[in-house]
Amino acid sequence: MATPLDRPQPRFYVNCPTRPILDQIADKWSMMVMTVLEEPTRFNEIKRQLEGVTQRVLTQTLRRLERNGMIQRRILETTPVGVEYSLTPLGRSFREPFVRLYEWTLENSDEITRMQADYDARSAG
Amino acid sequence: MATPLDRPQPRFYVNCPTRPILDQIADKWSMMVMTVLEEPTRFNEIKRQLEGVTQRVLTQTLRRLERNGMIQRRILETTPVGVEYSLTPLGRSFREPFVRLYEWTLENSDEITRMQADYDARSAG
DNA sequence: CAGTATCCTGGGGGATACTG
DNA sequence: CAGTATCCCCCAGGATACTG
Repeated sequence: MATPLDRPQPRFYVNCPTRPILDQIADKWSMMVMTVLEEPTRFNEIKRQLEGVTQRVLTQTLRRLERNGMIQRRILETTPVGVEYSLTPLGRSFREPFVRLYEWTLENSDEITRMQADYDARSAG
Repeated sequence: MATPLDRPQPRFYVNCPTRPILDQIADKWSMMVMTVLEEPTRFNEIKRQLEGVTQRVLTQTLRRLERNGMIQRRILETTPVGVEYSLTPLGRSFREPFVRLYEWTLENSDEITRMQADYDARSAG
């Protein structure tokens, strides 16, 4: 037999479909954008909420999220022109499990920091 | 006023505590390791499940997860020596919201791929 | 088996300047 | 306001070889 039962195939092989997707929508900046976009928000307002991001990187992140169907881009007929970003239904459904992960991290950040200190102390010996 | 109510502080400022943590435990390979480690597993078995990972990167990933309290490392008294990795209670509690995110991605990967194609077609115009 | 040790490369992302 | 356009740097992670 080529693939006997007692020798299971890799579960997370190179072409696992989740990998390229999560690379695109769950990276550092995308996470923050998705969390901020609870309601429609303009470019510079997002930028302000994500203190530390550059225009270039924010633009890239927004394009990527738009391409993956997570957010919508809408041009406002103001002067000067404005652009508003908002979650799509798909993005909203993604946001649920996503925010749960975020909140878990927030709740457990102290505990994790403690574990890191313990580990480093042990390593230092 | 330094911080008036109509000009809220950034919610995801540079030192947001979740950022360095998620960088360490929710990156590409960590995600896969956490998903594989439903039960205690030995080094090379993990490596087989994650086809594509190099020894070096897997070792780094395991060390990082251990340092952050997600997994435990246990040496087996076999010949030659074996090492078994397993989730800690903290890691197990992380795994829950985490796997939900993974499953969402699996369920929606086709839809997302479609959105990407649509976007690219529009862009090509 | 479960790791180190080296070397190397791509691209994510920061800094900065310019524009419709 | 909401972006491009350049330049540059760092390091995650791949390839490969060696080992207690």
